[in-house]
Amino acid sequence: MARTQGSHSDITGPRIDAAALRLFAQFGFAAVSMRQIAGEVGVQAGALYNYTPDKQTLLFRLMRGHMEELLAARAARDAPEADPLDRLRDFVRFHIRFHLERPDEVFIAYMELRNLSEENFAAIEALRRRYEDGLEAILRQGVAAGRFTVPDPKIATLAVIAMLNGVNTWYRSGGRLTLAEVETIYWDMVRKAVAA
Amino acid sequence: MARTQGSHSDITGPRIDAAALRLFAQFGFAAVSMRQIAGEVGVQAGALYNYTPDKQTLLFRLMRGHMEELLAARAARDAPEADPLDRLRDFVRFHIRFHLERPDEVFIAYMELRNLSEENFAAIEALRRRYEDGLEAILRQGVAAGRFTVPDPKIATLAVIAMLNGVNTWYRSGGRLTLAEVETIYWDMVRKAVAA
DNA sequence: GTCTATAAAACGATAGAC
DNA sequence: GTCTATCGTTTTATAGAC
Repeated sequence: MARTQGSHSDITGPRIDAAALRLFAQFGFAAVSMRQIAGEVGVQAGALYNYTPDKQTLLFRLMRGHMEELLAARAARDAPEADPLDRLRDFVRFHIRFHLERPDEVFIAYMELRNLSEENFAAIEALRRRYEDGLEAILRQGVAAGRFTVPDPKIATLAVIAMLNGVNTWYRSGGRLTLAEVETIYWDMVRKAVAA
Repeated sequence: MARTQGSHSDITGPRIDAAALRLFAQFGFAAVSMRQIAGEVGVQAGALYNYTPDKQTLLFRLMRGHMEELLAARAARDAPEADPLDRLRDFVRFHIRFHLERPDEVFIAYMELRNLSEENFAAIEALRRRYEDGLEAILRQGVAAGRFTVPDPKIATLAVIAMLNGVNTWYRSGGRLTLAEVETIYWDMVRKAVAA
């Protein structure tokens, strides 16, 4: 499997990201060596340092890429002028689907925060807070319109997201429930939990 | 800080557990060395092997101890003949309080599962499932009595526990909300989410 | 851009003295 | 039960050839 010498910048970079993502999710950041990543890509360990200054920055770039993709996808869907109930339903469906499609990214983004440097941690947390603020705005809009009853919108935001994140821990494609059924069940619980 | 030679079996054991718990929670199992744990206890690394055959078994014993304590505490409180609404409220309050009192244990029990051997993993998962079954039984009792409307009790169980677990990620003693307020807010959401 | 080779340090676990 | 000492490996990261 040893690769011959030569330049492969355009394809090696994405392959490193993909290998690191999978291995970090499976074994954990600290338990994965640069040699393991290189082996999966088919290069020697030293070659990885043409693409990242160090191991931790590689992790950070993966997490930041995931969070930015999440924010962009959400922004492209949300309709701030729509009915709060419709917005909330769309959020629930979007969140479940987006996260189920990216189990490795989600796992890493929640489990490996402690392996980031202080400033990289702050950057990821800021992106996460921006995403949470999107849901909180929906809840506040619903409360202001008398459609929702939520004693504390900030806590309700965190509660809803935690509940939806839980889907990733048990859902398996081809299992007892279809994705559409899962979306319906969770939407039903969220809708009732915040109902006026 | 070097300790003199001598026998300290009765106190060293618990101190190893406490140090390992704290360090695993803070840095992750794979990122913590046996030397680090020993240093925190005040012994040499080799002495740890009087208390555990290897590092992974140390992790397993911590996780198993936590899960068994959880099950025992829950069993001591639950009243299977009580009203399902009362049982559910007690579950919510118990779960939040028990987990907030043990942030390190909870963090490890959820984050370090992949560092267990196959059989140790199965043992922990069995204990966790027993705990989940307790909540599921309450939901089924409420559904049977016409007090709850839950399309899928198994999923609702996982959703409620995921939501409650989320408290550990943000709650800080002395913060904006008291523990009692948190319990009330979450109970309100859970109650509504499963309401008939 | 990738290779080989290596530096410098840390790892889990064990042996044997006390 | 704890110590010192160490074995055999593995680690991240770098240097220099190609």
